[in-house]
Amino acid sequence: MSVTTVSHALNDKGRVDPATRERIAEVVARLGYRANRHARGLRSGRSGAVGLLLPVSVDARNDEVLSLDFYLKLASVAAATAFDREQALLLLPPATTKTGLRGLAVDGGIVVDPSPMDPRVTLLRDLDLPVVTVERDLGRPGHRWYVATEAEANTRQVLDHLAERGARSVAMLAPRSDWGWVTQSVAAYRSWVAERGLPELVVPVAMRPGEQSAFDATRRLLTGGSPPGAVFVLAARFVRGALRAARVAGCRVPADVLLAAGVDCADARDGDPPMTALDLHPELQARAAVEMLLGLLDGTPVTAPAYVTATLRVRASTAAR
Amino acid sequence: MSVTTVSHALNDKGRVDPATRERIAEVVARLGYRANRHARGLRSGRSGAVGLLLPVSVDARNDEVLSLDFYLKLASVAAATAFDREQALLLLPPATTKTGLRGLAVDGGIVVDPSPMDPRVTLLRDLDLPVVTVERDLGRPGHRWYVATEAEANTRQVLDHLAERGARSVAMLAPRSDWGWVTQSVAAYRSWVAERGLPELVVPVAMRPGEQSAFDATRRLLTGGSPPGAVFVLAARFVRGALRAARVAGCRVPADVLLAAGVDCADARDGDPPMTALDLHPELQARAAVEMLLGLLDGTPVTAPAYVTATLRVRASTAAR
DNA sequence: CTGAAAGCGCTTACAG
DNA sequence: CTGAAAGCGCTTACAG
Repeated sequence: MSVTTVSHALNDKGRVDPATRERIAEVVARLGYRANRHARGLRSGRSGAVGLLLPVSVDARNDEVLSLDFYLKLASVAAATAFDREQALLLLPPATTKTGLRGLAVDGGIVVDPSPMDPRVTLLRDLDLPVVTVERDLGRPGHRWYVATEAEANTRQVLDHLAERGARSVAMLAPRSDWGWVTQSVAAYRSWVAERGLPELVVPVAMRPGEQSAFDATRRLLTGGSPPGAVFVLAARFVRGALRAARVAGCRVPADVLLAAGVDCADARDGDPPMTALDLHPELQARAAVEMLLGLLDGTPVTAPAYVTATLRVRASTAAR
Repeated sequence: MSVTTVSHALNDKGRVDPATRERIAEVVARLGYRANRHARGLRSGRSGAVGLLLPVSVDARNDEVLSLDFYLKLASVAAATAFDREQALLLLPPATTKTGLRGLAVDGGIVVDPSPMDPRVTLLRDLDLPVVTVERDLGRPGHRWYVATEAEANTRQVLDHLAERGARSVAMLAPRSDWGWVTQSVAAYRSWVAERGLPELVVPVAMRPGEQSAFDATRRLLTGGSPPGAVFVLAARFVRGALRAARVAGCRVPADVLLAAGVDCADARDGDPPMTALDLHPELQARAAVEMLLGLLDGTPVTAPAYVTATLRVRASTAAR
């Protein structure tokens, strides 16, 4: 048996007699053999590694719209998925440079929560590396390699739920952010209220400092002339501030006002009261993104874009009155 | 000029004429040349990659004693530090297997928050890979390659601060966990109260569900016969529950009870009121750990263990009365 | 201080 | 279906 045959058997290339293939598999399993990653990479030009670029800066206070839970889960599951496919997942710092990235020899990259024309996407593209984004890059309408949550359907699901639980009017706390997910959720809210002839109450909230901004915004809403029956806080960062504002304003949740969040997180789960929220399923997004990227690299047909349906976690903050 | 000379110049090996070296550096910079990672790895046996093993499981609810902030920051800075040294940082899933890890060809690993005789350490050791832990593995007293926070000094700093702000007695909410950091903090608390003849009030709290357990424990403390003047909550997970319990028990913070946390986190920063907490400096721990590991790999002398001094962030929850 | 040559462990045309 | 041989791009003894 030649090395060629073994190589072919291991990589599903060429034609190998099924009996030979089986014998090889048996020996490989017994020895725990793994092809040397560098020899393979050197010859094939493929590294067997993909890069992950989170939108999290190194600063203590960062801008994230989604929650830390979300990113940590996303990263963990992305690593596990890659690992299962014998690929390495490299964590790439925000300050990744072209030369540096070239030195790291990744086969492709996953960019999480791109801004329009995100420079991280450009960086990978310049190196001719395939890119999958988690959420859409609105500055690149032609780029269809992304996995996203169904922002419009999600928003409608929350709003319908709030309406069903008796809210007449619903205000939305929207982060000042140009991420696609935010833009689309706000648009969905606008059409939903328009369809019902309800007042449009979008409050743009600064991400930094998110807690205080959300507190101020919510308090203003609840102590104003005609307080809304429900507040939909889009960013995970706003959950705590909104709950605190209701408390301070003397509004009981859910008796006086319903509260729901656009991203599930520990703040929502363990809130006082626990807050209804959309579970965006970072684990499914991570898996879909890694699989899309590996498909792109293998040349296997993949459906893109891929959408992950969120699940509404109904909690005490929107309990039936 | 031969390839040998260039290789020597690039890797600081052998003797190269300074003028030649400079000429090489100039050309390398101009061309943005980077040695092919696989060719180098194949020949040298070094991968130029280190693995990071966080204590975060893939489950939605995980056991972490420290905060998500802490781990995400740690991971980000570890990646950035590795990147600056032209090394890749691989995120390794909790379910990493020996064969799988061998296939990934890392040069060493960083294990965060090991349990005594942590299996992740064993895994790397079995592959003859150097290991650095963040916090100590109490089951391996001989292993000195770790970076840790000064648990005893930190605990005393918090307790002294609470005493200085007028607390007569201090209770400690300690997670039921076998991590070294927890064990040492509890021991430091014990000797601190013993030295002062104060009552020892260690309340073991389950990590899961952390918020509720901490709430229950704090409430019991505050509504019991002789409520303590201060509560020191060691785990980040307990911050929210403790604040809520004080609220529910009708205890004003800091007027009726002082509150401080052992790990700084968003819950403490944005709490109601903001809670005094120890900033464990994940960024410094990450940098120290990566540098220790790379030093180990290079054979350069490194001081080990390395200690990172925490900073007490004094906030409203312990304001002078 | 410099250079010619071997070889790391694979994959891949290519010939049989 | 199988095998002998080349070669991926470096680093490293070794000779000069």
